[in-house]
Amino acid sequence: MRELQESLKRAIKDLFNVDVEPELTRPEEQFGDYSTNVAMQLAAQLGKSSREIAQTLADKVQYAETVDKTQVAGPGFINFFISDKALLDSLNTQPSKELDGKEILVEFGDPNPFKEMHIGHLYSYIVGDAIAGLLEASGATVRRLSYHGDVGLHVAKAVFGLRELKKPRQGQEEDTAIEKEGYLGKAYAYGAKKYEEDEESKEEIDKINLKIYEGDDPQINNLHQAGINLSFDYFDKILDLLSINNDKRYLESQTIPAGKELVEKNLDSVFKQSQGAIVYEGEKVGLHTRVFITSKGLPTYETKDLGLTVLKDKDYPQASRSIIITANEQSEYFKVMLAALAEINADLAKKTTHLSHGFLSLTTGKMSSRLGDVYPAMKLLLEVKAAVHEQYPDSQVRKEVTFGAVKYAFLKHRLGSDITIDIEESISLEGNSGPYLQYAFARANSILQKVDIGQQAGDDSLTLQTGERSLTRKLSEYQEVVVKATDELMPHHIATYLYELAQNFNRFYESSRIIGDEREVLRLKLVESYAQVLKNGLQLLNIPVVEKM
RNA sequence: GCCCCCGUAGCUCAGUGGAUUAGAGCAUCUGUCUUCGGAACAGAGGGUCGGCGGUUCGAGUCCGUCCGGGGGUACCA
Repeated sequence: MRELQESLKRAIKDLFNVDVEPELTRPEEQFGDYSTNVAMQLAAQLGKSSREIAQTLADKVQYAETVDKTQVAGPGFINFFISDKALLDSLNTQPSKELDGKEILVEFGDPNPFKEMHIGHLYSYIVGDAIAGLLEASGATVRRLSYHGDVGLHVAKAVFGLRELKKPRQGQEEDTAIEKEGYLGKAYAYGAKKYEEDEESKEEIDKINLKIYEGDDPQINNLHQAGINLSFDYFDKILDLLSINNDKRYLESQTIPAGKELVEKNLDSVFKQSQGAIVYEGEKVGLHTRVFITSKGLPTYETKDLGLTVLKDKDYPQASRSIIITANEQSEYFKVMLAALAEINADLAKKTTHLSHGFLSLTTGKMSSRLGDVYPAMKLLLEVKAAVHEQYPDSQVRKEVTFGAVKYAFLKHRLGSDITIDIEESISLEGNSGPYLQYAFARANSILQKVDIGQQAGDDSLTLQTGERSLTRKLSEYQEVVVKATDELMPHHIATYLYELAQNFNRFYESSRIIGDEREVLRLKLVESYAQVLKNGLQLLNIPVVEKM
């Protein structure tokens, strides 16, 4: 593809004395393997008809080695038909590691301790991990980070509850993380109830809130830490099920000193006093004003997040990029925070990218976080698990199918807008689903297991038949798709591609005998190549791959 | 009120300037059914791409406007 692009570029220079980067796209199969619209772009500039330009160019490039034929179509497209040999050769090219040597921070998940992890966090974790995987596939060293709110009224309520109810006993090894979390939930519910109903308790909780802030009461500190530990044990359990790594956790309370210092240092330059509070006037850059330090002198989330960027920078000074993934309700907020940061430390702000995902809802059941009525992450996982077990009681790989189904159901959607998941559909295990892809791999793998792929030389002069060529063509797109998904930080491109690839293979498989056929050598190579690409793609999304189902 | 995002088939979504017929999956209907794994494949029906106007050789895609939905909008995160 690079060669084609280069020879096209040279031809344009030679013929018309114009410097352009011709864009090559993948047209529909009937129109060839690559296509360019460069003639239409040049038409106005050169004062010639686009078809005429296209024809001149097509004639010139026709003699490039890898091109079988060219064709001018429609208003002036040039279509390139690549030779079978060149197409097959392109399957062996190594992926380009364009991020080799770079260190990139990716923050995602961010569930709050003392609260239930809900499906929104699950979505964030899965999407963030896939983005991290994309960057790793391009050679980057990725640090998976998360940030957790360990201060605030909700925490004080839970700590109060922990104190009033019985403390969790040490050494209860048989407790599962789920039960511990249930305990924490009870403590929170107890504290929240008391806060509403009992004036004395309310005062006490407010006091605890302040103590957590100041961190100078040993008993409160212990309870606070115990609660955090319980939560993180539970989060770890879920992450472990999902095979998601978490390199480092930051706590909101840790970010306060750095954040406050930054705001105070830049008071009167970046930040302004207003009505007793310290604010950043976002209007000057087309945004809105936000409070960084309240009139009571307490730092808001804005200040803490500012502090977090400082902490990350200190921990990972070599990082060339920092990506933060949250729900999109925080989009506007992040713009303001980053605008303020840009005035303080332009380099740091420039490195930081905020990405957001939409709300996740389920067609069955309701999830309204406004009412505090959240759908727990674990509940969803257990439901999918139960359904898989029911449908495939004898399967040896139910766990892989469960997590493959959940992850793929989330990842196939474009990042950004709200999505609705139908649990029934994602576990129905057919159609555009994770298990379909897992099955598609297992099937190919099964064929490969049956034969010994030796060093049999293929017949180079063989012309590819329709199904073979279609599959080969699709396989050759893989690297481009990875680059696109990485550039855009959009893992769904991989999901969409893998599904189309699997469909393409299944079509080929249905109509083409592989083992025992006179074209066995060639076809086995295609199957092998297909299995490899599918496996790479699934692994990149961190979707489990199984040899047998 | 102002700012941001979204509106594509009954449902869930791809497609974000290019190709006479806008693509998938689910659901509905019909085939393949002595199979290298049928968790599959082939086919049918189903769309004024929210409305209107504009830019362009070309608009689901860009611009304007209206309608509808979601989010944000100073001391929550």
